[in-house]
Amino acid sequence: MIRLLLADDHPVVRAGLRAVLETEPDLEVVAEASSAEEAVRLAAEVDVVLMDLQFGSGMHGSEATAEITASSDAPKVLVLTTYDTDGDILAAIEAGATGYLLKDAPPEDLAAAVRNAATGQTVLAPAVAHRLMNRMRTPAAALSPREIEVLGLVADGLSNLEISKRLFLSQATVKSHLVHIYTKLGVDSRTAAVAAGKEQGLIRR
Amino acid sequence: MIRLLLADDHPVVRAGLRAVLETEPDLEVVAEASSAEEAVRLAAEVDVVLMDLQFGSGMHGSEATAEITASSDAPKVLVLTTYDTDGDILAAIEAGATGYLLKDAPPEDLAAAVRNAATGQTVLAPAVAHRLMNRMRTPAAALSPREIEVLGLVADGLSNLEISKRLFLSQATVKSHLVHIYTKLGVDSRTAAVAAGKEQGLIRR
DNA sequence: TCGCCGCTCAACCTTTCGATTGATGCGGAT
DNA sequence: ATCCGCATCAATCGAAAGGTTGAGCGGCGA
Repeated sequence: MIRLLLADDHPVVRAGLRAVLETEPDLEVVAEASSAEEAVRLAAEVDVVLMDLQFGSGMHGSEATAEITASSDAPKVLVLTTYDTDGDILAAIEAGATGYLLKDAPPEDLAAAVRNAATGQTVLAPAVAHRLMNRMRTPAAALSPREIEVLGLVADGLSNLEISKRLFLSQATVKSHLVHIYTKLGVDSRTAAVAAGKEQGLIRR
Repeated sequence: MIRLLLADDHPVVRAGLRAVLETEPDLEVVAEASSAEEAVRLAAEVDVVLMDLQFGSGMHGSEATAEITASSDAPKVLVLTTYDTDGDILAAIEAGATGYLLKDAPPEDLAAAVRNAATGQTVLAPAVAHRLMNRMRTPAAALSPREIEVLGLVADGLSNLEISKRLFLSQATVKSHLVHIYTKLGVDSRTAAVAAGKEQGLIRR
């Protein structure tokens, strides 16, 4: 019998997962959490955690995943979310998630994924696997710390002049950083850079 | 007996709604739709449609809502989504939705909302009602639908030229919208407008 | 009916941004 | 010891964005 914890801030989603998974004789939902903090507390009791990423407030799902997988003899964490953006996927994998599924997955796949995860097998939704392949093929746009700092200020709406003052630089240096950012991200404007940076999880979302 | 149609592209969510609503003796889920187009086809058969806004591909939930409410003797449409951004809310209301709920709503509220909607009463989630009140109270940050649309494209990193092509406008019109957006938001650049727009929930974060 | 507001467009001007070229110093990797 | 990436700065030029003024049209409410 595989014991499950459902971590999602939407009661409707928890009810749906429960309905879908409890038709399986070898799966048992033994706990539900409506926040990431609660999920961390309850994780020790189960074999597999179904973890959402976005909670209304408080801890993020990937943080909770990292805390759960940090302990020895930790349960497997299966991330189950709506989005398949690069940033989310990478954060979840780095946090030690065993798998990454999307909520539009058919119920059959869900049960199968839980069983695979319980044995430690990595399980990825097709769309997620596709993204990861793309990322391998296209070397990640690794911005330097300074460049990320500049991009963050751009995302806050600051002009080059304002950024230069904030960071005690000349405008020339700010522009220089921006040129590098644009080439690395494959864009040609500050707004596009912000959009791309968010997409790839380079700046806070 | 109130007959319901569940329109959501996530099987898990549909299962959850079914589980939650079928415990109520006076509610009956008679159909499910996994796309907006399907929802439009099936809408005639029911009293209330529970409509998601984001579908994986194809028609948007607000478009489907508009089509459904256009016919005489139309069922009530209750929008049930994850987001409470001004853009989504305005679009849904203009499309003729009877109510706007968020998926993190407790199950009890859900059943009550459906009953109210069936009698034609407007039902709003507290967070949504709050946003609408703010809009009334602070006309400063009340962007028009068109302006929100433009701001959304700016946030995606498009240039004025690209936006003009996308919306079949001249660049002059796009600039005109942007000037209005800047004054309403109290900023003076596109990136700052995007930051402010996100801050105030005018566009999806 | 009149006026307001949203949406559309034009012309003009100023400022900012983006692109290019080139240079310096520092620190880690080879 | 040398090379390369990172961070810093300068000068220049064309392109894009921002600001202003003005104007026409359609809908909606007073």
